[in-house]
Amino acid sequence: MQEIGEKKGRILVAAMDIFGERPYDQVKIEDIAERAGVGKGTIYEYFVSKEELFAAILEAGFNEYFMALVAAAVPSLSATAKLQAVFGRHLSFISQHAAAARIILSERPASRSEIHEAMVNRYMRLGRFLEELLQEGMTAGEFRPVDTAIVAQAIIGIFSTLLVFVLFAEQAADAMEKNAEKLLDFCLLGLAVGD
Amino acid sequence: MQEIGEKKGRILVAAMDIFGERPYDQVKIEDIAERAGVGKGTIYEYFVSKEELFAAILEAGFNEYFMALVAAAVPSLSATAKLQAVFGRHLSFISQHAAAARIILSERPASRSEIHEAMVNRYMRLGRFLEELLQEGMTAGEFRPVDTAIVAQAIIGIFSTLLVFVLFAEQAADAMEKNAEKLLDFCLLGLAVGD
Amino acid sequence: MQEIGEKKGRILVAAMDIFGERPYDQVKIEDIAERAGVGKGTIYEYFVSKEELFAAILEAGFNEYFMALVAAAVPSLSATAKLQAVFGRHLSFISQHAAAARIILSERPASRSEIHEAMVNRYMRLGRFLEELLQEGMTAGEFRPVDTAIVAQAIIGIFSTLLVFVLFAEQAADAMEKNAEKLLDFCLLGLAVGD
Amino acid sequence: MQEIGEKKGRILVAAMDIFGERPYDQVKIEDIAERAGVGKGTIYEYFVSKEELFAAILEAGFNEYFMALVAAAVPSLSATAKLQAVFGRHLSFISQHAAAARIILSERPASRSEIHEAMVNRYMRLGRFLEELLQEGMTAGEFRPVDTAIVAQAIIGIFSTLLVFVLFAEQAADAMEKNAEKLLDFCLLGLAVGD
DNA sequence: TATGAATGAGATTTCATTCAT
DNA sequence: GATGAATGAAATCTCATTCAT
Repeated sequence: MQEIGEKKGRILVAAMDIFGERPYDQVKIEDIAERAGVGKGTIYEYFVSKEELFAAILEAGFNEYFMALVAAAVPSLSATAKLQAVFGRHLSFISQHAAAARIILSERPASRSEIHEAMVNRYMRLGRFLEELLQEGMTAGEFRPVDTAIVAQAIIGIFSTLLVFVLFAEQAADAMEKNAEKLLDFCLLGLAVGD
Repeated sequence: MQEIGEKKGRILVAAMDIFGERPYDQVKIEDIAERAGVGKGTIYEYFVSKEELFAAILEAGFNEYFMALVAAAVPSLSATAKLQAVFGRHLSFISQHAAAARIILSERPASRSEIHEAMVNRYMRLGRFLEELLQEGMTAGEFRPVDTAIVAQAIIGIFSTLLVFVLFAEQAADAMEKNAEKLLDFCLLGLAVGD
Repeated sequence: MQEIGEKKGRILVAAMDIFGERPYDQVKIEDIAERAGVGKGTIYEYFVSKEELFAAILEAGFNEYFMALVAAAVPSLSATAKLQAVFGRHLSFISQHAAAARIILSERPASRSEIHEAMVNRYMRLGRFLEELLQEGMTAGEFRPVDTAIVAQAIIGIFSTLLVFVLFAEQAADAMEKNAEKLLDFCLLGLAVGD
Repeated sequence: MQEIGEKKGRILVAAMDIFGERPYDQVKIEDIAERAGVGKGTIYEYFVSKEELFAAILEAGFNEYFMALVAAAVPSLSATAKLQAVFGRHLSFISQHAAAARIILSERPASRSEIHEAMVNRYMRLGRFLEELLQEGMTAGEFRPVDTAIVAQAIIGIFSTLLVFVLFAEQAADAMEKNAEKLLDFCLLGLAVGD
C-alpha cells in the first residue's frame, strides 16, 4: 500500500526534476524511469502516458506551490503583512524549486484541452486567492480601491518576474531577497491609499 | 534576390503561426512548409534545422515586437506618456499576434545554449529599454526614485499578465483596453512621486 | 487436486473463448486470466508460455471435436448412416462452438515446429477416421471405389465450408441443417455406386 | 512515376512472401523492408499501417488468384471443361504461390471490421463465380440440378483441401495433379446427371 | 499455490533531414 | 534554387514473463 504511493511519488519527483531541466520533447520516459530508479514499464503502471505524467506533475507541483502560499497568509496577519509573507514564500519556493517552478508557472500550452483547462483553472485559483487578499486589504482600509482581478494578475505577472531573476540572472540568495522586497514595495505603493 | 527574401519571409510567417498554435514537438517541418506554400526541402535552404528556424522566428518576432514598442515611445512625449504609449502598443501587438506573442514572450527554454542566451539577451534589451524610460521619468521628476532594473522587470511581468488575459480569458477588445489602462494606473501609482 | 484440474480447465475454456474471438497477437494473457477468474501468474503455473497454452487448447479442442465425431459413428450403423451422423455431429459442434471451431479447424501456422507437427497429426487423425469410414462403405458396397485419402480430404474441406457458413453467413440453425443435408447429398452422390 | 508503382510493388511482393512464411505477429515491418530493399519508413509512405499493408496483400493476392481462375474459364468451353480448367488453374496457382495462397485462402480474422468485410466480400466473389459456372452447366444439362450456393462452397472447401496437400504433405507436382484430377472427378460425380 | 506489481525487450510508427532530380 | 521521396534513428508504449509475498 505504502509502497505504491512511495513508488508513484518517486516517479513524480523524478519527472518534476527532469521536465524542469529540459523541454518536454527532450525528456525520454526512460530518463525519468532511470532517475526514479524504476523500470520503464513501471511508469505506465501509474500514468497512462507521458502526457498524463506531465499533467500530473503540473497539478502536483502547483498544489504544493499554492498550498505554500496559502499557508504563508496566516489569518491573524494584516493584509499587508499577508502580502509580504506571500511574496516571501513565493520567492523561497521558486528559489528552492527553480526547475520545477518554471514548468509550474509557465507550462507548455498542451495539445490536450484537458491540460489546457487544468492550467487555466490553476491560474484562476491563484488569482482568486490574491483577489481575496486584496479585497481584505481594501475592506480594512489598508489598500486603496482597485480592480482586484486586474491587480491580482499584475501580482502574478510580477511573481513570474522573480522567476526570471532566479532562472536567468542566477542571482545570489540575498540579492534575490532585496529584489523581492523592492517588488513588494512597488506593489504596495501601487496599492497605497492615496493621501 | 527579392524572391528569396520573399520566400524566406513566407516561411518565417508560417512558422510563427504554427509554432504559436502548438508546442514545438507537435510542429512538423512539413506543416510549416505546407502553410508557407513551399516544399519541405526548401525550408532547409534557408534554415539549417528546425531548431534554428525556431530561433529565427523568436528573434524576428521579438524584433518586430520590440521595434513597435520603441516606435511608440516618441521622443517628444513625457516619460509618463511614453509609458502609456508603450502599454498601448504592447496591448495592440499581443492582440493582433496572440499566438506569436506567446512564444515570443514565454518561449521554451532550449537545449541549445545559444537559444537560451539569445532569449536572455532579448529580455535584457527589453529591460534596458524600460529602464531608460524609467530613468528619464525619474530625472524629469515624473517618477519617484526606484530601482529601475527591478521595476522594469515588474513591468515586463505585468505585460505577460496582459498576454494571459488575451490568451485565456479571450476578452473583448474594449475590455482589454480597460484592463490595460488599469494596469498602467497601477504601475504609475507604484511610480508616483510621493506627496 | 481436483481444484487444480478445475482451475486448469477454467483457464483452457477461457483461452478457447478468447483465442476464438480474435487473433493470437491480440490476445493478452491478462485477458484470459481475467475471463478465467484467476491471476495472471496462475496461468504460468499450468502452462509454460502463451504459445504452449495456445497449443494446449488446440489439442484439447480438437480432441473434444474428434471424439464427438467418433462417438457419432455408432458401429452398428451402415457407412452411409455413419457419414450422415458425422456430418450432423460436425454441424452441431461448430454451431455450438463457432469461435473455438475456427481456431481448431484453421489454426495459425505456428513458429514452433512442434505446433505445426501437432496440427498435421491432427489433420491426419481426422483423415484416417474418415478414410476408415469410406473404406468400410466401399467394402460394404455402399460406396463406389475411390481414393479414400483424397475423398477424406475433400470431406474435410467440405466441413470447413460449413464453418464458413456459420461464421460469416450467420445463418439460422434450420437453414444450416438444410445446407448440411445438401452437402451430404453432394458427397453421397460423389460416392454413389454408378449404375 | 513508374518507380513509385515499382517500389510499392516490391513492398507488396516482399510482404506477401513474408506474411506467407510466418504468422502476422511474427512479421516485423523491418523484415519486409529488408526483403523489399527499402527503408523501414518507406513502407509507411505507401501503407498507413502494418494492418493496412496486410489487408492490401490479401486484396492484391486474391485478385491475382481470382483473375487467374476467371481467365481459365474460357467462354468457348463447356461447363465441365471450365470446371476442369479452373481446378487446374487453382492447383497451379497454389503450387506456385504456396505461401501466399495460405494467407489468401485462410487469412486471419482481423480486428478491423473492414478487413473482415473485405474477406467476406472476396469469398462471395469467388462463390458467385463458381455458382455461375454451375448454373451454366445445369442449364446446358451437363450437371444435375443442385443448390448452386451450396455446391459452390463445397468446391471452395475442396480447393482448400488441395492447399493442405501442398502445404503439409509437400507432395510432388505430378502426384498433386493426380489428386486434383481425383477431386475433380469426385465433384463431377456429385454433379453428374443421374441416370 | 496464487498473485499481480515490476520489468525491459522489442515493435510500430514518426519525422527531421538528405539528396537526386 | 526547389522539391519531396526515401530514410533510419529514436521514442512511446505493450505485454509476456518473473518472482517476492
